[in-house]
Amino acid sequence: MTTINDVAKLAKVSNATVSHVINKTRKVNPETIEKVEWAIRELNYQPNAMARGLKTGNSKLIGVLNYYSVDVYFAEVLTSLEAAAHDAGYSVLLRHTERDCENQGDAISEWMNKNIDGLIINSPLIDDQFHDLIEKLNCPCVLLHVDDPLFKGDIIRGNDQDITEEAVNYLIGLGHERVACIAGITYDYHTAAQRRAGYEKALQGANIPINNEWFVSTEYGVDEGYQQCKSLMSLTNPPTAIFTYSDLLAIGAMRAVVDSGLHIPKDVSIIGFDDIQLAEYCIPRLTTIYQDKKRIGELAIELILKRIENPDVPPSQIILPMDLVVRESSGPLQ
Amino acid sequence: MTTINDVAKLAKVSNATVSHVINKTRKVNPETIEKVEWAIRELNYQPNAMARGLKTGNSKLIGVLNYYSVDVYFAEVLTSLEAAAHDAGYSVLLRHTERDCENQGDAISEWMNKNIDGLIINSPLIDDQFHDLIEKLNCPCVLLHVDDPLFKGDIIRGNDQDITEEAVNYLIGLGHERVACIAGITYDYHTAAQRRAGYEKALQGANIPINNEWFVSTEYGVDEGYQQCKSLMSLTNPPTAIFTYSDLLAIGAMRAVVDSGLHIPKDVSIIGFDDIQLAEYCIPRLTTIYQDKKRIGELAIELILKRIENPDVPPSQIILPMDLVVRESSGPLQ
DNA sequence: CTGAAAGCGCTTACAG
DNA sequence: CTGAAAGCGCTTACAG
Repeated sequence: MTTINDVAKLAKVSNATVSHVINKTRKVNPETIEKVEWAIRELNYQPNAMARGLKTGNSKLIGVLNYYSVDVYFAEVLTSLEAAAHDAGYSVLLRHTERDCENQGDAISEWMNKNIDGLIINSPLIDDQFHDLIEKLNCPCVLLHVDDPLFKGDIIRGNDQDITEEAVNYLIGLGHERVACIAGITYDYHTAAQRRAGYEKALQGANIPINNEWFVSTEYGVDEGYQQCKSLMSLTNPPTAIFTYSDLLAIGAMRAVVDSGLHIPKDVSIIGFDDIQLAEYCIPRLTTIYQDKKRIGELAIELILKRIENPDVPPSQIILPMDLVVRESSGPLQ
Repeated sequence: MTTINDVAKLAKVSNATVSHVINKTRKVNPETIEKVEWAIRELNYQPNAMARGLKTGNSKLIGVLNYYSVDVYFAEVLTSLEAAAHDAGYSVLLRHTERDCENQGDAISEWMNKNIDGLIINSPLIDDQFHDLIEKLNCPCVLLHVDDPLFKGDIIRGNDQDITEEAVNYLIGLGHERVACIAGITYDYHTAAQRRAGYEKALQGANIPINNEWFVSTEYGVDEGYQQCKSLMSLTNPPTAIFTYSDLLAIGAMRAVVDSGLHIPKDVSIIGFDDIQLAEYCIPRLTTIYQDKKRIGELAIELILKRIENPDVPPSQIILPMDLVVRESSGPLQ
């Protein structure tokens, strides 16, 4: 391995000068710069990130925690996030918690001694232990889709209540009165909790009594959507429309409707959440809620960088707009 | 930040002893061990990974490159890979190349000065520059789904030719003679290249002449599958069955068949590749090729660890079995 | 404009 | 069984 000292020797300068040339951290004679740059090329020198990190205290590592790997929704967030991180000179450490609190704790602890410079979390697993860990971790942290009053970092989320109300109102406008909801498990603080409020508000606004049989809660996943919808379809009084908390839940639900011998949207309307790429190609095409995944990824890095620069910036909550995208899986009551 | 010296001071021993207690790297008096462990707990001490890394030369970081983020196939590989890495004390750095050679090179260079201990690559982007980079990187490297004679590390792949031949034979057995293929872009060495051979071998074996109009090549993605299938359907002599190189391509293709006013599998049979979780929930359920994604992730880490331990182990090629999973998207010619 | 030297927090021969 | 000390490869006051 070639070190900064090899470069210094070859360029006949001190390693301090080499360091300053590389980091542009003080004025250096143009000729000296040239000599150093030549030596760097000659030796194909790459600074050692661990040595630099040890000295400066910055690892140039950003940790990303994601709740559930199969949910493609986050893949699109990750893409823009990675690009933004790379542009700023950071690498990203990824861990899927796979719905497991312990995995999440393990990952944060592991990253703590890796001295990560920032942490981005897309996971509803927020408990007391979590707050402790984040406190100890003591680095900029961005939470996605969460509205936690105890959290001292930055938050990016949407107005889940309003958009859900809008979506359910849209169903009611189509003539549906038997509107069910397949909810993802709703943890404290997670904005998914707001969706229930939006769902109920829409029904109440239309003077439709709330039927608890029609509100079911489950993990986010295709199979879970399938199972829950199967149960809904076998009720003596099944719903004619279903609002779900994710596109995966919706895709599973669509499959269950078809397996029950019914048609979408003639017999049952279905709405998803997130607008993953596949939504447009489903059969039938899925009506869903659009989220700006690219923007979420960019913003997350932006917020981390801002807080690295100035840790005392007051915490910000950024609320991103969402949109109801009407496709083929929803239609008038027949 | 609390350091090893703080612990040593509190436990009234040398930092060498603390280090040895932590790493179990020499015999220490049980009472001393207890004192040290007490001090560690007391101060809530975590060893600094960068300092350790600088000294030992091991970063405990494994880089993972993935070609295309939206392809859920890899999410399942990643999950088991992350768990295995974590169990062995490693963290994973992830970068999606998003089909871009430059991104791939950037990531490898970035990780080079991070001193990654291993690299796992799921990407067909293999050129001369790639071989140079890997050479320079000089750490254990595992390639997925590639069969590159120039590569000196370990390879995990399937027998893509045989399984493709089997799948196409299955279509022929159903009475199809007009069998098309929507191929993912086929890079040198990538096992996708073997699929073409399998496709052609099956046709030749049944004395079906090969029609070049029916073999189209495109990027791996839903939209690409859609576009290519649309074109196939508008040929004067359209195929009655389509073998595709990924489930995403197949899902796009199914959508295109339906949009052309045709039915699956009555008018057109479709086969995917990978068996992503969604395949079972598609409408109709997708016939596809199963790959053991969990095993791939575990094996990749296993191979890296083995090579870290002994870099001189001769390169291994592991060939994992695959299976044709027949569901609803394929059926007899009508 | 440049260099000598201390030090970041560990590990690991070396010595006893 | 334990400790004193060197050193991993950088950065950064300090001095000139």
